[in-house]
Amino acid sequence: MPRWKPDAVDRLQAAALELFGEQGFERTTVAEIAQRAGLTQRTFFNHFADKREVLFGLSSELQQEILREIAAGDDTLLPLDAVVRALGVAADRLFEDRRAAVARRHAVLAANPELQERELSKNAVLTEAIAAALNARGCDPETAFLAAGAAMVAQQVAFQKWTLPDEKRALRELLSDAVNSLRTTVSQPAGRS
Amino acid sequence: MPRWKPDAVDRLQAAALELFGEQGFERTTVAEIAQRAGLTQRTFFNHFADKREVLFGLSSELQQEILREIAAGDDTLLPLDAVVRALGVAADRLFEDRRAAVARRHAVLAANPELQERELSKNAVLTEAIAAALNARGCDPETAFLAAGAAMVAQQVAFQKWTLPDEKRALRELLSDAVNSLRTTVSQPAGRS
DNA sequence: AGGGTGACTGCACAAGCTGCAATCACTACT
DNA sequence: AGTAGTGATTGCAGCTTGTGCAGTCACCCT
Repeated sequence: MPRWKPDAVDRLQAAALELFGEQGFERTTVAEIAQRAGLTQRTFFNHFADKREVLFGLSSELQQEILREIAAGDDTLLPLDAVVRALGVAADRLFEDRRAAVARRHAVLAANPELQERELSKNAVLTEAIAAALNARGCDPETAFLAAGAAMVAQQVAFQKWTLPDEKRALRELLSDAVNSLRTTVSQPAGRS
Repeated sequence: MPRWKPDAVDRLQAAALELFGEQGFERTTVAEIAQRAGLTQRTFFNHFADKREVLFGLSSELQQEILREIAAGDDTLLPLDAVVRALGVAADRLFEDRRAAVARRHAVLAANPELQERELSKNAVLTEAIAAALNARGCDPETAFLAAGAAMVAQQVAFQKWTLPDEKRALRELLSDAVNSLRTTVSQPAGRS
């Protein structure tokens, strides 16, 4: 008989998502989460740097996937297209078949500004990492950051639509649409100075 | 003789900026800030929702300025141009003649992830507000958000250059350059499918 | 059998943050 | 002048987050 039940991290993440959903992030204490997971507060902080981090277990995996796809992409792609392709592949692999779970997490995030702050922070780190990956493919740093940032803006639009209740299209398609809209919005129409 | 010295908020902001610069954000306690300002911790929290907020006094003013300029802009401008013009005007009015103060604050922010998180949050709120202002001018919501987001990405690039030690150009010019680069980066070159 | 590893725990404590009640100069009204 | 109300500030008690440190003990390796 093992000394401890396995998968402590998973249990903490599951307990946190449940409790945040039931009573909200602020009204849930770390001690409560740990108790529901059959652990102690101290153990929670052994696994997560702070209370919010428990909701961001996937983001590291997501980032790795995206960076790998950028590095693996066709060399002839424009920087923006390279990022968009990578985001699409990552979305297919990590999001498309877990719509319900992603939606639950999204609902919790949407209800709490502190959690949104953390999400923005993760996105900013990801944007910088994408820019660095483009740079490694020969893109100059400024263009790399602009392409990364533009792709992330389109991604936000696409994700927001993807979470609407009756949306059936794949995130990848929505992203493609959003990028097309962005191209239209940003481009200078001919005939103006 | 008045019961309290005036300008409690200003004194707290000044004391905080000094202390954060001297010993860093994390190693400065709220009690210390309040003490240097001749007040108490409790009073600090009467004026600021949390410890970080003391560094973001200008952001509300900045946002108002930007939104006003968007609303006041020429109706024939493209959405992106309307935002860029407004950001340029706001930069001229609020940043250009306080380079030193802005740089000190920027140095403090750059040294601390928690503060950067808050800054990202402010930028996200600003982006949404800009999108709403564009929407009020007749722009559809998706285009509005894309234009707002694109402008903010360009703004980030421009601001980053503006804070380099030997940069002499105005933020407005750097922003204009960044937007041009963004247009190039995002646009589909002719002759590709 | 014995020693090392590593996940988990308990305890003490700093610091952020909040609710509540109290103080008291200033202001306005009578 | 007297009276009442306003509002910035304060003290205090308390909860929660987060950390440092030392201890336990099943498991693994030799």
